[in-house]
Amino acid sequence: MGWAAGGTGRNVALIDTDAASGVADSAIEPAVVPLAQLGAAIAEREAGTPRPRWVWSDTEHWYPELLAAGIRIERCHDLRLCHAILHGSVLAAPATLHQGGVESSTWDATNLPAPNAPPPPPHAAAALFDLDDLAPVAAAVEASGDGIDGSEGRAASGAVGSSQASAQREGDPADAHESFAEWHRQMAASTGVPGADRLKLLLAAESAGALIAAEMRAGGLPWRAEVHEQILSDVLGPRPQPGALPERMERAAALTRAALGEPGLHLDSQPRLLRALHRNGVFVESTNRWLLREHTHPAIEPLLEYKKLSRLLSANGWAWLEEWVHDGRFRPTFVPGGVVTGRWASSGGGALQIPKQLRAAVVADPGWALIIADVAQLEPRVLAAMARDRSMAKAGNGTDLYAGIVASGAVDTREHAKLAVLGAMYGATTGESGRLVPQLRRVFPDAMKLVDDAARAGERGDTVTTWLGRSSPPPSPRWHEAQAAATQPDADTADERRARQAARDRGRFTRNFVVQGTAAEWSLCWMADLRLRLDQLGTVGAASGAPRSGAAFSQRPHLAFFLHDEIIVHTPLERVDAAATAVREAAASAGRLLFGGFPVDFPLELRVGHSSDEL
DNA sequence: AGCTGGATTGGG
DNA sequence: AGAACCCAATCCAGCT
Repeated sequence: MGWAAGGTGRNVALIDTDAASGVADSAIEPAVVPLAQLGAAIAEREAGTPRPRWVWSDTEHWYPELLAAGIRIERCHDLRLCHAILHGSVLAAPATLHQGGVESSTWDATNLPAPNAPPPPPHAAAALFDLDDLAPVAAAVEASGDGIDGSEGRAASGAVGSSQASAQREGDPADAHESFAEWHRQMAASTGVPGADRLKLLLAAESAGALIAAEMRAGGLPWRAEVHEQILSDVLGPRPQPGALPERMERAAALTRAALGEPGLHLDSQPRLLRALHRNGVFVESTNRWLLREHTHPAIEPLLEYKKLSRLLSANGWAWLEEWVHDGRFRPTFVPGGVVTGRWASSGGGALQIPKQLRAAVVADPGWALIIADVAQLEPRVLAAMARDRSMAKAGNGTDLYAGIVASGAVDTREHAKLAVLGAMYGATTGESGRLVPQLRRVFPDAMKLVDDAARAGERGDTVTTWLGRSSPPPSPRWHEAQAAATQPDADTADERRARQAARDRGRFTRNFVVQGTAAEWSLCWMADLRLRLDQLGTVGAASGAPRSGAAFSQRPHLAFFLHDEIIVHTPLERVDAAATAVREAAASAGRLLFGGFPVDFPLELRVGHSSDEL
C-alpha cells in the first residue's frame, strides 16, 4: 500500500497512491484524519508489512512532531528536496517538471502546472534501498474545516468550510492533491530516462537524509555541559558578569593596549586596530593571524591570544552552551542538500564547525558508547571509482591512499601525494601543489582526465553532473556577460582578463563539484544504509515511562552526528559490536550501491569509546 | 533600525 | 603557511 500526505490545518488528508494510481486526479478522495491522530494513523501503517514509503511535501515540516511523539517512519519521498534535484538534473526528463514555468529550484506548489503527467506505472517508486518496496505512500496533509470525521475514503472536499481553511487549501504546498500530483511529475521525470536507476537512488538517499537530519536533531549529540564549562574556565577564566570580559581575555587586551600605547583601544574593530598597529610601526595590510605572526612587536603575542580567546567566547562560549545544549544534548539543525554540491549545511548551532578543542564535551550516556567513524581520503577514492581508474583504486587498497600513491612511484613522499591529490581536485595551478599535479597526471591519467574534463566543461559554461545525477547550477548572467564582453570587437585586455578569470574560477568549481558532490552521495548512501541496519538491531531493555521528547531513540543505537565524511553513533553498550559492524557493512554497501563491483575500498577509521576526546 | 559586505576563524 | 574547492557564524562598518 502507498500513501501521500499533506496539509497544515487541523486535518490531514492521506491518499492511497496504489488505489489512486490510474485514477483521474479529480476523482481522488483522500482519507481525512484529524491532525492529532496523524501519528497514530502513520504508526498503524508503519506496523504493517511491507512498510509504506511516505510521500510528503517536506520532511522538515512533518517529521519533527512525529518524532517528538515517539513515532519513526522507515522511508519517505521528500518532494521539496527531490524537486530541487530533478529540476536541476540533466538526467531528468525536463518537460515534466519544467512545464508551467517553474523556475525556482524550490518546489512551490502555487506555481506548479496542473497535473498532466500520466500516472506512473505500478511500483514505479520502488527505490534501490528496497527493491521489493512496491508500496509508495503519499501522505498529503490537508487543511480543512471543522467537523470532519476521520473515516477512511471520505471526500475531503466536503470538509472545506471556513475561508481561512480555503485560503490554506489554495496555496498550501503540503496540500494532498498537490503532493500527489507533484509526486506523479517527479516519477515521470525520473522514470525511463538514461540513468534512471542512479537518479532514483539519489532521490531515495536524499529523502533518507532528510529523515536522518530530523532524527539526529531529535536524538541529539550527547554533550556534557560541565565538561564544556570546565574547558571554558580553564581557557578563558571563570564565567564573567554579563557585559564583562573573561579574566584571560581582559588580561590579553590590557597587555595589547599597553604595548600599543593606547589604553582606550577597541580591539574588536579591525579599522581602529589596524591604524593603531600602523602607528606602532607594524605595517600589516590586515589583522589576519598569519600576517601578524611575521612581526615581532610586543603587542602581537597578546593580540593573537586575545583573538583566539575572543573566538572561543563568541562562537562556543557560555551563551552558545545555554542556547544549544539542553538536557545533555546538543541539537543542531542540519540542512540536507543545503550546499550546491549536495553536501549538508547547518543553520544555527554551528554544527559543522565544532572546534576540536571542545570534542571532550562529547561523552556517551552511562551504559552507552560512542562509535566515531570517518572515511580515510573519501574524495580521491570516489574520484578513482568514478573514473574507473584501476591504478588509483589500487593505490587506495588498504588504509592509506597517499602511501599507495607513493608506492605507485607518482611522487616521492606521502606529503607530496596529499598535496598533489588535493591540487588535482581543487584545481591548483601554482605553488608546490600545482607543480606536483602533472606527476599525478602521468600515473593516473584516467582519474585526472575526469577532473580535467569537468574543469573544461565549466570553463565553457556547461553544467557538470555527479555520479548519481545532481547537476551543477548553470553560470550566472554575470558570468555570461563577462564572456560576451571579451568577444566584442571593442574588448580591451581588462575585459579579456576578467572573462578568463571567471572561466577559470568556474572550471575549478565544476572540477571540484563532481568529486565533492559524488562524495556527498556516497556519504548519504552510507548513512541511509546504516540507519536501516541500526533499526534492525532493535531496542534494548524495556521501554519505561510515558513517551517524551527523544523517546524514539531512548533504547536503540542511533546516528548522533554527521560531518561530510564522519559519523557518530550513540549506542547502548549491549549493541556496540553489532552497531560497529553495521557501520562497516554500510560503508561497503554504499560503495557497491554507487560503483557496483568496481574494486575500490572505502576504509573506515573507526573508534569506540565513552568520550570522543579519548578516541 | 535593518540590511549588506568585508574580515576573520572554525569545519570538511 | 598557504594555495585551490565547499561552507557557517560572528562582529563591525557603512549604507539606506
